[in-house]
Order: sequence, then structure tokens, then C-alpha cells
Amino acid sequence: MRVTLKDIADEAGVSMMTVSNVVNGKRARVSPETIERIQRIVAERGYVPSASARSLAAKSSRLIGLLVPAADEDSLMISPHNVAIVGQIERELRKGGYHLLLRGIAEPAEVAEALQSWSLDGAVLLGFLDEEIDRLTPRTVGKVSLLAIDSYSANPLTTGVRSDDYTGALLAARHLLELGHREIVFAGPSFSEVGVVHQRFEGFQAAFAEAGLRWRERLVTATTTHASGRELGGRLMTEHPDATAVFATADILAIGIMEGLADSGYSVPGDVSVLGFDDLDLSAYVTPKLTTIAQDIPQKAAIAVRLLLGTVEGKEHPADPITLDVRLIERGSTAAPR
Amino acid sequence: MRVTLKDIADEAGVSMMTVSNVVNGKRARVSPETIERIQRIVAERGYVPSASARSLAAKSSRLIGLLVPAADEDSLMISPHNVAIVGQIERELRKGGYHLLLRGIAEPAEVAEALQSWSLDGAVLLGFLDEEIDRLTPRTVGKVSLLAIDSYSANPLTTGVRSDDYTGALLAARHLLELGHREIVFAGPSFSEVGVVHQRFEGFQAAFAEAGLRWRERLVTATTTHASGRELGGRLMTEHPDATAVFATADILAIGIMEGLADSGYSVPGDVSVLGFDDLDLSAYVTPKLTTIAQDIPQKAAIAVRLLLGTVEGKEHPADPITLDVRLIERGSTAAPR
DNA sequence: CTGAAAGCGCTTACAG
DNA sequence: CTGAAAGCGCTTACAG
Repeated sequence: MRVTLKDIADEAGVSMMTVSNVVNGKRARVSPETIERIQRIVAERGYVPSASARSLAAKSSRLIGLLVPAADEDSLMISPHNVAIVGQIERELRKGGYHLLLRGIAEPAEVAEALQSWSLDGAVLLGFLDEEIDRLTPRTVGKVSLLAIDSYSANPLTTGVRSDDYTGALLAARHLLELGHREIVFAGPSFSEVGVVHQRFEGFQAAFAEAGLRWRERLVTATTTHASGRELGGRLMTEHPDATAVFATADILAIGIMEGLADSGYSVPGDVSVLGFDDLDLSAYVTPKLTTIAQDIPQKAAIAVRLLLGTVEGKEHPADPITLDVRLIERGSTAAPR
Repeated sequence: MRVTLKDIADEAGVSMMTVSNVVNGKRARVSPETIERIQRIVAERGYVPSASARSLAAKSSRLIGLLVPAADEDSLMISPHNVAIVGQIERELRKGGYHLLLRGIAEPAEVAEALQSWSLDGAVLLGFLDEEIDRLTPRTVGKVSLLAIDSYSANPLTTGVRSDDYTGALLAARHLLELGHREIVFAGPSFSEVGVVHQRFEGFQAAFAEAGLRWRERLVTATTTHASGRELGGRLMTEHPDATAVFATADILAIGIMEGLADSGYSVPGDVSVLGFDDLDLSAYVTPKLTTIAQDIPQKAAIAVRLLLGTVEGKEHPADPITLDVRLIERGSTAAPR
């Protein structure tokens, strides 16, 4: 059926070892004529090495997992923000000669299964909470290299790559303060003492501190979805009648808030300014176009893969965490309060 | 290092075969007490079977590929439309006990490599042109079951699952005709005699025929991106000053067109009506909200997986192609011409 | 109900 | 520069 190493070896009149060396580019150990002959036969017969067999025999599978949280009955949590990351990661891995296993994780126990069953060389964790990452133990992880995107976890089993969330929120709040806003709502998912949202919350407050102001606590909670944002936008001015601006921790949430505000008769940025975080493509399609904090998502993915493959191939300890720059993109959803 | 079948067998005092039977649920052949004992040891030791070894020894890998076109230097072509599909496919496969290998295809030769290297049991083709699917040969495909999403290819090696593109475009054009439009632009990517866009073009023209009208050819070409749509929207009324409506073959394109029209001083739907295809989430976020043809994307993905696993597990011939219903969603971007 | 043997297609030392 | 042997961790018949 399938063309094997042995088939090629027989046809070329050499041992399997020699064919293996040629196929794997260890050419120093084989004569040029033999190489040429073997390569011709490989092409003619359409030989494709068996990754399973290679993985079993070698210590490396050249397979990297992309683990994404997923409720059992739910689809993967591939937010607009994560989509670009998935595509970039696949591309970077392919360029490096690796394959990508995409896996939804419905409950913590599945992580071990996902990591071990295909003998992954490494895995990228996308969209997990720091609390979940903290809980990863050597028993679960084995010797698989792990890289967590958007994580601040100090778990030594993983390396974190994230945007500068603190500075992003600082820039956001500073922009609103400079426009003259004082009563600013912070809208985002509930958060604990660690993680992305917590960092943004800290940065947000820091802007008030550096301006010598005190933030009057206006914290509203919502899941990071358009629907949740819209609902929130609908009641925002009832709950916070003095507010003149909102900083949302995600564009998709900010866009929903803008719609909810519009539905209930408030204009953006006339009555309320709205500022997001991410700079999704989408954010430039809505009306008004959203002012937001941009993070370089393709770069985040590229760096994630580079770090991960570095530890996979170097067998070094996990690399140091990396934090990427962010910047303010001024568009139409923010203006001075009237 | 790794816990193996043999470790469990030794500890339980039985043969590897017996452990294998228990792990794989072939319980009829093992006594209840033995099953219980083995399961306890498996849990204690955290045994995870090696998928590589199983794949090598058995005829099945329980691995399904998701192949997506990708330029070598480019990221995967994961359009908004395809994102939901990827998530759904992973979920359906996971529920069925399969794993998903996500693979970008930069050139045709990579298909064979992608299919064979990991001994895939099957693969979903997402975003390929029918011309590319037509070119697949038994030599490339081997005995891997193939399912092509949004394909009309008659290649017997693949099964197609697609929305009813013909009827969708028919409904779109009929809606515009009923509103009183006569000069309607068809905007989409260039197309040949087969495939999704061709079907939509046929359906579009059919609406004119059933109304006893003749479509004055107003065909404009654009890639299916927001940027391309925006550029097109900017010059649309210059090229077609009599046009009162546009049917775009994709929402993302339609949204770009709306923005281009607005940029050049035309109002939607006041001066021009715009109608899309897909019903992306995004289409309800823009202003005005987009009238469009909705396809049931989660269902498309679920059916794709069901058909694929059917032929994988049944070893039957590829199933019959399936065409899913579509419907018109009226929102704010269409109105009677003035 | 349970087991011993062969084999899946590779790579890894070790020889020569 | 090239090869023979052992082994990676499973499953598949075939016995008993």
C-alpha cells in the first residue's frame, strides 16, 4: 500500500539507514550520487515519511499543540482577537517544519491527555486564565514545552507572551483625562489579583494617580462579547448618570457598548466617549470608528512560536516572558466632554 | 519516563493485550474485577495511550486534517466566514474522539504530504477552489476520505457540503427587484464556469428572468476583503451612475462597499441599496445594519464532520453532496430606490 | 476470559 | 561512506 523507507531502500539498492539519512538531510554521510539517486526514487514513488513512526522511534514528534478553552457543548473560544493568532501560529510552525494540532479543552484533565497522547514537542496555550495556568503541574505537563499567550502566570513550566496591558490602559485613561473626562467607567470581565484584566485595571488607575486625581469607582462587569456590551450600554447611563466616558477592556465589548448607548438615545462621542482595546479590523468598520489601544497581534504570535521552538529545539529552560508594546489609535469614538 | 501499556500490565499482573482491551472499551472480553483493577491503575499512574504507536499499529489514526489555502508568506486564509467553521469542526471531532490537524496549503504538492505524513483518516478542505479540488488524484489522496466545504466539484474523491448559493442569490435579487430596483450591480471575485460564485451569479440572473426582465450587465470584480470593497464602493457610482443597488457575494465585501459609498458622499440605502451574503456577526454591528443572505454556518460544519466520519468509519464511498438552506435577512441597508 | 508473537515504519547507537 | 540489529508503544490475528 503505502510507500515505505524499505521500498525506497530496496529500489535504490541501499540500506534503510542511508535513505533515512538522505530524507532527513544528513547528507554529509552519503555520497552525492547516492543522494541524487535516492531523491529521484523518492520523488517518483511519491514517498512521504510516516510521522507516527518517526515520532515513535525518535524523541521528537515535530508536532505542536494549540490548546484553546472550550465548553464541552460549545465551540472553541476563538474570539476575533484570537483568530489572527491561530493563523499566524500555523504559518510560523509550517515554516519551521512543524505541524499543528488544534485542541479545545473542556476541562483541566484534558490538558494532560492533549499533551501526551500525540507526544507533542510543545504547546501554545491561548485564552486560558492565569489561575488555570498556575495549576499546571509537572505530572500534567511532562517535559512538553509550554507557552502561554496573554499570561502573567509565574508558573515555571510556562513562558508568557503578552502585550503591555498596564501601559495600554494607562494610555487609554490618560487620553480620556487629557480630553477633559473625569467620570470614566471601567468596563470588563470580572478579574482577580492576577492576569490581563487586572493589569489593565492597574494601568487605568495609574493614569489618575499621575494626574493627581482620584478615580471615582465606576466599575461595570460584562463578558467580552458584543451582546454583553450592548446590554451594558443600554443601562450604563442609568447606573452612572454622571459618566462621560467608558474604557472597555476589549474592542468587541466597546462596540457593543456603543450600540447599546445609541439604542438608548445617547450619541458617541457626543454624550459619551468610548475607548476599546485590541484594534480589531472590525473596529474601523463601525460608526463612529473606535478609538482603541492597538496591540501587534501577528507579532505576538510570531514571537510566541519563536520562543516556543527555541526551548523545544534547545531543550533549554523556558525562555523569559516577553511583553510587547501597545499604542493609542485615535479615531472617532472619543472627544472632549461637553 | 512515559507510562506505557506494559507498565500498567505489569502492575496489574495481566498481559498488555488485556490492558489494551480495557483501555479501548472492548470490555466483553475481560472480567469485571480485572477491568476495575486496570482502570484504577490507569488513573493512578496517569496513563495516556500513545497515539503514534496506536496509529502505527492499527489502520486508523483518529486524526482528521483541516486543510486551508495559505500563501507561503501569508497567514491562513481564515476569513470571518471560516472562523466559525474551524471552531465547530474541532468541537464535533473532539466529541467523536478524533483530533484535528490544522494545515495551511501553500502549493498543491503539499496536499499529499499533509494527508499522508500523519496517516490522516480523513480531511476537510476549507476554502479551496473547485478547480483545485478537481485536480486531486488517487495518487495524492490515497485512501483518505475527503470532504470539501463550499464545493461543487464533481471529483468522486471528495464529497461537497455547501449552502444553496443559487437560491441565496435568487432571493437577494428578487428582494431588490421587489423593492423596485432595476439597475443592480453584481459585485464579487472573478469566477469561472463552476463553483460558489458562479452559482450565485446564475441565481442572481434567474431572478430577473422570472420577473420577465433582462439584467443590464453590471458586473464588478473585487477580492473578498473589506479594503477591496471600500475601494470598489468609492468608484461604483462613477462607473455605474444609473445603479441603485449592489449585490455583493460576501458580507465583508458589502460592508467595505458601504463604507466606500459613504466616503464618496452616497447614502445607504438612500442613494444605493447594498445586500450581502453570509450573515456574519459583524453585519449586524455596522451602520446601517446589512441586509444579507444567511447561511447556517455551524450546521454546515456539523454536517461536514458527520458525513466525513460516516465515510471514515463506514469505509463506504464518499457520501452524497449536501446543500443547505439559506434565507433572506432584511435589515437596514436596502430600501426602495428614490 | 487471557496470553505470546509478529509487525506497523521509522531512528538510534554501534560497527565496519 | 554504508549496514544489521534493536527498539519506540501499540494492535492484530491466532491460540488456548
